[in-house]
Amino acid sequence: MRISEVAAATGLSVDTLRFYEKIGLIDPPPRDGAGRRVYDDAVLAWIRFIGQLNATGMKQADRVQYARLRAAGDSTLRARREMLEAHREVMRAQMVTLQETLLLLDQKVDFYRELEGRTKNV
Amino acid sequence: MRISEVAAATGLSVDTLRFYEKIGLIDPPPRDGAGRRVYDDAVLAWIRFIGQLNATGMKQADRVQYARLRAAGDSTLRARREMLEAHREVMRAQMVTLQETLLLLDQKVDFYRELEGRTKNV
DNA sequence: TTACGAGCTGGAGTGCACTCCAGCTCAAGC
DNA sequence: GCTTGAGCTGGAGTGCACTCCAGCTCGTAA
Repeated sequence: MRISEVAAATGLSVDTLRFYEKIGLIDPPPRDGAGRRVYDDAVLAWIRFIGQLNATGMKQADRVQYARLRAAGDSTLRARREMLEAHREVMRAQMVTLQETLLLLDQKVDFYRELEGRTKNV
Repeated sequence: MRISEVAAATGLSVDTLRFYEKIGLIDPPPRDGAGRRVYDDAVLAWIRFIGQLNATGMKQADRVQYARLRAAGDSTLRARREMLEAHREVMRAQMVTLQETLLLLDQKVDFYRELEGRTKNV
């Protein structure tokens, strides 16, 4: 796949893909005769995964760290697992905050509806 | 309360409190004889609330918008309710992403444990 | 064969959300 | 009465995560 195809398939921009490569989040792909990047399909799954880490609040630096471990091979399995476990705990905490805030917003929305009803009748 | 006390009570820095005032997220409090800000206790609940909006991913600009509506009084009840309802939907989507990613991380962690066990036995 | 578009590089620019700084005033304790 | 420290202002600086740009090279279609 060419870079524009990867961009289309992932929703990232071409610039972002090159940027991710520069910071070490994506492995530098091989090039064709004209020096253009040629991506393997497997990159799509990887981009999707780092997208999920991103969407759940993992920082760039940590994603880069994870990518580096991944690139380093089997000796980093334990370290990778520990990173994922740590992130899992962060996510659980986020979930709690979300749930609390959802509840609070439900209350506030109800309260606003009340007041709206009342002011309409004045 | 003085600004340092509000900072201590909320976990925000003094600079951040003044910054929030500058951008309209916190109402400018009255000043004492020496020109120092004097806060009402009620600000603590408000700061806590905007902190929750922040923690659940609401953008600064939207929080400022909400603060402006709030300052404008009862005629904005409907608009405020609608903002909270919109944010509630964003949060529900976040929750789904979190849950999906949690599941995925559980699988990955298990998988890594498997591999670790295996490589240990080689 | 020439025009076009995709891709390349290094580096500058952007937007967000703070964070820090210089240089000032003031109040209170010693 | 002098020092210390908290607070004040306007403005500059920071870190993150992109995003854009100039100026170049290629490969393909007309």
